[in-house]
Amino acid sequence: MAKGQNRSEHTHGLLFLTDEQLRKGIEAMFFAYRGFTADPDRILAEKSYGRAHHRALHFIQRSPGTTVNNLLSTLGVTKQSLNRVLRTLIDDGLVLNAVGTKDKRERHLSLTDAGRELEQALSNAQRDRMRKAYRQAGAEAVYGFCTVLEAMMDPDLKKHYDQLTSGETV
Amino acid sequence: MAKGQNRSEHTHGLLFLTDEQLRKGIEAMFFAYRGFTADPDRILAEKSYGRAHHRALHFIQRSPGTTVNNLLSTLGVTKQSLNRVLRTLIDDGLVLNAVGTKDKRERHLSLTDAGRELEQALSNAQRDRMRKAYRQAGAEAVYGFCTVLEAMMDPDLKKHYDQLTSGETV
DNA sequence: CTTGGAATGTCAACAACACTGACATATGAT
DNA sequence: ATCATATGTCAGTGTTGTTGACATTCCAAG
Repeated sequence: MAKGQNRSEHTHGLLFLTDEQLRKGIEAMFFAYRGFTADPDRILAEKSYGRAHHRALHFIQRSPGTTVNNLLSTLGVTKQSLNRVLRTLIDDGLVLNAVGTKDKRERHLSLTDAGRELEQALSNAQRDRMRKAYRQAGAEAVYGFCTVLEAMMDPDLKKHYDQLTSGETV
Repeated sequence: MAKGQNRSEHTHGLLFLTDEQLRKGIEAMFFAYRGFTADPDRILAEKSYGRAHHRALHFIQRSPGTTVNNLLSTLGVTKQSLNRVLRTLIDDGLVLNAVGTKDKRERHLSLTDAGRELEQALSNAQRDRMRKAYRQAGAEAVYGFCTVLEAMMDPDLKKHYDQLTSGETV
């Protein structure tokens, strides 16, 4: 009960947040997330990779030269779990593992050409669906979409998100 | 990002969407979904249940008396996978399994009082976060949020979604 | 220089949750 | 009687997560 938005503000017809409205959003998240992952999943299945591989490729592409620790906290998994995935990607020649120049304990991760190629294929598939959804929904809806999603994140995760989205203009 | 800043325009009647905007949405989905499941996950972990149990409880609560087959296609898993979850919920006295009156092959699923109680606890946790996000984002954003999510669903899944959201007003 | 801690890698065991395939049972429909 | 449907179950497998333990390498503080 923060601002006076509960009763009498008729901004856009959403006055109360009924359980039904909230439940609808919950179910929308559930069904949409399935669609969200469906296209990359098909590509991954062909190469006998999984979603974990996709996530690793995505965030390495996004922050080339990132360390294992950084990737770890972005993905929110244990190092053992990440290492298993990273191991296969390195062995398959999709990811490069370079010892740090400054701190030689650190390993800096980046994609090989083959890695970039797969990441692109996965990204394109996912972006295609996202693009269609965006166009179908319209610009205003897209803005609201991102706003709600951002408000839904845990603060710790949001830091990673903000870091990524701000870094891209640098 | 304010509305005026993004480059969403109507060029040739279509929204112009940069890869960065799309990538941002993809990452928002990833991070937000983690937040989305975080609160129920904590409750489930205490009772040594998993997300699959939550999903089953949710959709049984949503459509009391639903059949196994219907639940199967809503959840999009195999009957073996669902049965494992359903078995524990029935054995633990959270779900009722009633032989159909009309067609005795069917089993109609519903929640017991204990099942309703747990489902409520999970739902409340999830709705609390959703409510905060909604209020923080505003009514207009919520509308856009749902619109984009719906456009992101696979048509088959969207049928289940529509069926659920329409049924509640009847 | 030694020691402590941080970053990383690896091994082993385990659990949740999905899958496939095969088979059984009861029931409804033709 | 036969066939299809709805459900349940057993067995095996794979991905992805977890803990715990331990080794290695290296930076930094004493």
